[in-house]
Amino acid sequence: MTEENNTDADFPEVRDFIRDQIRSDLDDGRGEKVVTRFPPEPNGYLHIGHAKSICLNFGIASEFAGRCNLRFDDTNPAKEDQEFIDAIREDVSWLGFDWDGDVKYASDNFEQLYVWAEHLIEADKAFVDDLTAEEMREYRGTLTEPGKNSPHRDRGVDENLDLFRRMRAGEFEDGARVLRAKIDMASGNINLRDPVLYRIVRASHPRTGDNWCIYPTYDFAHGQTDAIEGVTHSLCTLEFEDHRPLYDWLIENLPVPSYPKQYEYSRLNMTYTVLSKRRLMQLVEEGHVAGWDDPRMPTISGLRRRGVPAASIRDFISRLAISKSEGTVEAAMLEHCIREPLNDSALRRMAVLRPLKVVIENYPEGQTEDVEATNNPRDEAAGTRSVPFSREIYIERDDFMEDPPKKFFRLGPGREVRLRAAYFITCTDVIKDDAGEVVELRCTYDPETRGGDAPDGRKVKGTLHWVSASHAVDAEVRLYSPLFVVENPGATADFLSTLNPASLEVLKDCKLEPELANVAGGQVVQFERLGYFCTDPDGSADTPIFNRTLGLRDSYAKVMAKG
RNA sequence: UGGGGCGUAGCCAAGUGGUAAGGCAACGGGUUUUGAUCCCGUGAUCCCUGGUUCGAUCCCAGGCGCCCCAGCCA
Repeated sequence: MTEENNTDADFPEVRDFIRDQIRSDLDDGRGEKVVTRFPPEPNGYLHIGHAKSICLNFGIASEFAGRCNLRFDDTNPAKEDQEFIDAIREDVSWLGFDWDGDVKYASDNFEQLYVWAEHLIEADKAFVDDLTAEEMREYRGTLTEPGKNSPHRDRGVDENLDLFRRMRAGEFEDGARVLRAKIDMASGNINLRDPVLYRIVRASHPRTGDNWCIYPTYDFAHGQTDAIEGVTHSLCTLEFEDHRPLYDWLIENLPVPSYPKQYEYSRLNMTYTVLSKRRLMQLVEEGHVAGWDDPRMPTISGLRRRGVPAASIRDFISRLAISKSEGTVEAAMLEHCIREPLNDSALRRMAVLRPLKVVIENYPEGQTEDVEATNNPRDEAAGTRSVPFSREIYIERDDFMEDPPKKFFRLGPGREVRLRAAYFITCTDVIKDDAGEVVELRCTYDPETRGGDAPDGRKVKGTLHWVSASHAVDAEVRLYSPLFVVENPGATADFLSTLNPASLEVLKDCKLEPELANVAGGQVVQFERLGYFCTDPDGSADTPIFNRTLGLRDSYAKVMAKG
């Protein structure tokens, strides 16, 4: 963030085991400045789980007056793409963070990493192996049995150097040889059983093109790149905990310019979605969603398109706390963080999603009047607006029941309700089509109730939203529900079988109050009684398309569910 | 008898020797021209069993449960 550092008592310091560690490092005089980095691999779009890492790394840099790099971990050209680099940059910026200086890439250091690889060979701490992938797996042993040394492990330094240089020169086929660290094939930690440092991959790299045919592995690139960038605290998720001894081994055995330390915390899991790039990729590639930015996706771009404010994501992450215990956060937590700022800021508007025509029989034909409606009851400064009212209006089909139960506060035959900011109306007649479906309501209004209050003090239980038929703007509205029907789809053998078939509902015949024709892209408004909505780029000036960001809390639905 | 982690309310968690913060959810109640918002209220023998101690969620020992690692992915 570009905000001031939180030295003020108004900003209680954030506490977790990583920040505590940093404080103690700073107190011990181990480095005077904190440097972190957010290191995505450009092989997919960022999702809400990455937001945790982004907020952590950039947040810490800001809190401790340090700096944070955006660094692409682009060491595997077979999977990476410029599209992802561009999307990731945009998402980090949109979330509200500024990286230090230029965007960094692990590939910026390919030459230096190569030199260090030779350094390791010269120190007899790395060797070129000719084993095939399958053979290597056999030699590696198992979780409970030690591995065996490769037959090529004792090649001389000169031969290794020669072979490695020829690997770089492109003399060998992909996969024919690798460079391995010489550590301990009997280690209980499999990452220390002579891990691969370089492999031959002939794939065009988004940054370095075809300059290289050998690429460093994550393990060889990450820590050393941290060291080059002066990263002091290299924060990553728990699955890398086992790699830390290797991370440290490389730092100790190479003439690196600084000594970064790795710390691990638990990754974010959330209910009713998946947060693995592999699965998200599958959803996109197999067409289960419309793309990485489909509003049902837990991606940053999907959330953005759905209308979720960046501040909501930051707030959500800030409520999570950093720990080492793995858990799954309920989606309701995120939803709360979405509603909170929107409730304060979103302008109230009226939109009828499933229209039912209402004719107000005692209202003069051809007459139109403007009623004044509050833009935001939470913010008087938001003012009011005029909404046209006339003899024929639309109300929500759900707001009428021919034979309503006792707890139904809305319209029914003979019942009186309030039309928000307008008048009380009473249903006098129900018109049906041949199939018996209600197609129109006949009502009367009480002219004395203009504005929504009765001079005689009588009360109504229900207030309905409405739109004047002749003034209505036609629109498409897309309602989104969770993508999956089970809390933890990732735990299912075939997670696709748990996809929610009703995750997207498209309503084409929606009626909006005229003011809704002027909603700017990126602006979120509240459709009263329904939820928060924003325009979708698929829409046009003629027929806007609105995405439902999130529904309002609905305690009536709970009452109904209970019966 | 592989290695590395984690176990505090439905969920996320703070506390780490003095007798259990906070948020989300849920459930009551009040206000209300959004059944929204807002306001008030309600929840824990801290995985188990021993031990040390005046006293243990916190220390020690032994269990149990869950997660990660056998890619030339990150």
